[in-house]
Amino acid sequence: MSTIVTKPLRADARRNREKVLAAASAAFAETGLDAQIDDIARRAGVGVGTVYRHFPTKEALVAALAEAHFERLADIVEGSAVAGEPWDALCAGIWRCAEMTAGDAALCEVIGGHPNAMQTAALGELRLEAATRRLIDGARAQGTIREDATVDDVRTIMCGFGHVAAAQRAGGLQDWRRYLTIALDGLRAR
Amino acid sequence: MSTIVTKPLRADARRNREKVLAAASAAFAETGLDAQIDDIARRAGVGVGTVYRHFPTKEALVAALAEAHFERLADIVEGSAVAGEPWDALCAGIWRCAEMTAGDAALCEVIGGHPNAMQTAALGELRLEAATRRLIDGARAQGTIREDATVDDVRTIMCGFGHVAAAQRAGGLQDWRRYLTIALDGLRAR
DNA sequence: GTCTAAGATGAAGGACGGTTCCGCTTCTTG
DNA sequence: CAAGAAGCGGAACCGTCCTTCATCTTAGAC
Repeated sequence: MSTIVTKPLRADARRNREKVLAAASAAFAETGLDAQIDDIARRAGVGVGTVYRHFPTKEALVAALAEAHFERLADIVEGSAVAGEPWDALCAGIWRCAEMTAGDAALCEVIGGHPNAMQTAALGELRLEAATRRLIDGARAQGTIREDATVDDVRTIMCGFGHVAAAQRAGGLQDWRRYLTIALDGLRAR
Repeated sequence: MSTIVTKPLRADARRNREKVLAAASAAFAETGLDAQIDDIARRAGVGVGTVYRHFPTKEALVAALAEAHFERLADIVEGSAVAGEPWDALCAGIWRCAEMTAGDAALCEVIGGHPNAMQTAALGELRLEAATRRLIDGARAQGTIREDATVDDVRTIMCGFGHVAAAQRAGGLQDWRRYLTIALDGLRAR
């Protein structure tokens, strides 16, 4: 584990970095992954160059936001694991993750784009996966989940969720709830 | 219903049209919706201008191929309706449609992009929907499908399917089968 | 065989959007 | 309060594609 020593940012730079992140978050949430850097810069009240000073690439900007989101999701799933039956905890965790994601077009797309392997195996995602696996194993031990269920199943379901949610955002629909209801019923033990 | 009288194409034009459709089908299947017109023209052994003579727009070309595909899907579902229990017929139809679609990147994307309303309410799609509705109603009458199931549910499931299949094509996975297994189990009556 | 309208061609046009870069501004340190 | 390093701005650059169009070719009618 290598520790990278970064000298602290100048005060204005730190401020701008936050403004960029906030603006990017808003723009991506509204417009999805193809929000434009120029627009993000404008919202942040900053030049494009400044955006690129903090994030070398559009992709890096997305990755930063995505990683922050995955941390939050991991917190949720780890948190829901503390109480109750594993199956209920799994469902509750998934529902809350979905709820937190559905409002953000870009995050829906990111989750939708993660069917099996994560491109950037970031910490939040690893925690999320580990917590999910624990709940699945627990539920299997109790026979409340289909006995062949795996983390990949949940990932696949969430991949579908992300896309359905993203596609429906365009039409103003909220039917991703219906999608999740059905998919989770399919995951439950018979 | 207006009948558009089109004078027959010149022999070479008809031939080129077929070549373009075949090349487009191949290119889209491999590369997905962002296959390039230039590439399609090259595969067809034809100039770009010729592609545009037959299809005013890339979108029109995609629409033509998609419509042909939906006709085939409608045939399948209507065909599977003739024999057996409605629920089994529905599943068989869906599986066969999925099988026919999964191999084609662009068609996966098209299906994935159709969560609720169809942009171009084409004939094939209407037939497909009608046939699906009949099977759902039949299954509901027998109590073999969840009693609140609708055509929209199937559309949503297939939307998710298209995306999962498209996303996995990139990674060489075939896990869309797993997705469908779970989703259809979720649709079945308990 | 001629003629003409339909068709073919592919280089150029144009829109779009990420990224670069250099002159200018501002923070921070001593 | 310098001085210099760090940061900023945004016009310009560049690559990517879809689409157009002026020019050339050819099928098919007479």
